[in-house]
Amino acid sequence: MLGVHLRKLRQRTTVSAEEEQIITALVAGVREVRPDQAVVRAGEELSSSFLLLDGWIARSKDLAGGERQITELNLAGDFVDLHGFTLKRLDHDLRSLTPCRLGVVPHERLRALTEEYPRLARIYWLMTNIDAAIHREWALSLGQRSALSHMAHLFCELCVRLDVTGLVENAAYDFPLTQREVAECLGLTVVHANRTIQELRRRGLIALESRRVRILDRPRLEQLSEFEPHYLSLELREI
Amino acid sequence: MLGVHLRKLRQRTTVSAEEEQIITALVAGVREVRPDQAVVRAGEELSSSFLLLDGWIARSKDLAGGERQITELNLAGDFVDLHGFTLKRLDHDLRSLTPCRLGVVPHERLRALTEEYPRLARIYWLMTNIDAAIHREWALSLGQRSALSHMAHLFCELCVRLDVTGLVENAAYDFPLTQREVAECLGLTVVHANRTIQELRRRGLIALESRRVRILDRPRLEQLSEFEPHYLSLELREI
DNA sequence: CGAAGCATTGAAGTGCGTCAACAATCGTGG
DNA sequence: CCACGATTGTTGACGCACTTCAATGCTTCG
Repeated sequence: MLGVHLRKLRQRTTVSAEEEQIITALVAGVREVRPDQAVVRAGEELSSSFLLLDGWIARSKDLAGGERQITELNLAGDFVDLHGFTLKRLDHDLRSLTPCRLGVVPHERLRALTEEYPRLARIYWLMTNIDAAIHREWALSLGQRSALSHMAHLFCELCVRLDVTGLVENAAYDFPLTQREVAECLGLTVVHANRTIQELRRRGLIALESRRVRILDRPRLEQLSEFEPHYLSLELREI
Repeated sequence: MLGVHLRKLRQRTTVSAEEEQIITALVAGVREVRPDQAVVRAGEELSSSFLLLDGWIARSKDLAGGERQITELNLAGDFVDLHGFTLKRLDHDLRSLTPCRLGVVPHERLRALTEEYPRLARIYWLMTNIDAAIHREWALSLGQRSALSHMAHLFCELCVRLDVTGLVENAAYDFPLTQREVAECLGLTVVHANRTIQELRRRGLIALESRRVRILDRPRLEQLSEFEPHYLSLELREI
């Protein structure tokens, strides 16, 4: 059940068989949600965190006028609100973009983990820090990249992150976002997101249809977006 | 020496006298840097983290063309690269905006902290998660707020964060950034940052001169920017 | 099969960028 | 203490990337 999650961890550091047991025992249950549901709302008091076993989840913040910024996309294997363990309340919403299966991890078990398995605590601390690194790269994109370069960067990032967990086949992967949601990731209007997708298509960089993308020219896509995967911390480390 | 840092922690949770001792013992030395120096560069291998005792530090990422996005401003009391403990290399640069005094905390001591003082480890984990929450609010600003609203939001955020450590007097605080650096925070050009500052002045919301801001009309500034301090996690919690 | 959401297109508008010049301030050395 | 070059702040004219508004066709799914 946690295979995808463990692959994600093992991309960054070693996880022993015993540690794998401990991690597996964190999950107290499974929750299934339909697409387009609020999984957690900003400000709710939390007593457990969710490990995404399958599906896509968007983390977003809204302004009063209804403008929405998606601050991160979470994929299978991601611990979507691990930061809720220390924060106790989230500053943003979690919404399912697809049907999702979520492993429920009570905060009490995470607390016990920090007491008894400090190395695993450090690994999960690392995971929240990688999340923050993704936020910073998104800030760079939002502030400095053009719409075209920003969108290209998003497709590069998702390709690398999905590849870690084996969800890319032949440079193609499922991409369940509507153009509205893409726009909300990039800080654009739907209209301009549409035109930007078409420009990427026109240049022969991607193919996108029926909720699936194929990267047709990865070198040029990476060049256009100045994509550098270092921020994803994909190399092994001692921890 | 760590008074400001401890105030920041105690805004979020209790810190006992014994814990205060442990924290104090984390600091192995002090490093002083002049303004406008690279404190840490992206990609460097790290074996210690810096606790900012005094001064301002900017965390920024650059594109090849020289465009720079400041992803966070760090103030006295902030652990500027605590995330470096697990990441081992930063994805961004740290640059001093003023003369700074930095407490040097060897990663080995942080590792020992996670082994021996899990509650303190959870507190520092919380601190990195608050950092990420600030990143998300900045992403919302970058993607969805107008230049004027975004700038107003920045002044509100800094006022609240500086107030926690007693650095605000009469709604005024030191603000050492040049307009170029302000622009790099907001994802604007210098010219437009300048015009936006003038518009805030013209509306009677702030006074800004000789590297010091005064907030003249806080309610209207907060309204203009839809500032809501929840994301800063300022309330006490069990951890 | 109808309604609702989603994708696409065109035309016109605007917030912010670009370019260029100049003024004010600062830091440094003479 | 003044001179002076460099950095920072300010202003104006003009341009463009992206927005806004509005309409139309295309999917999807009760």
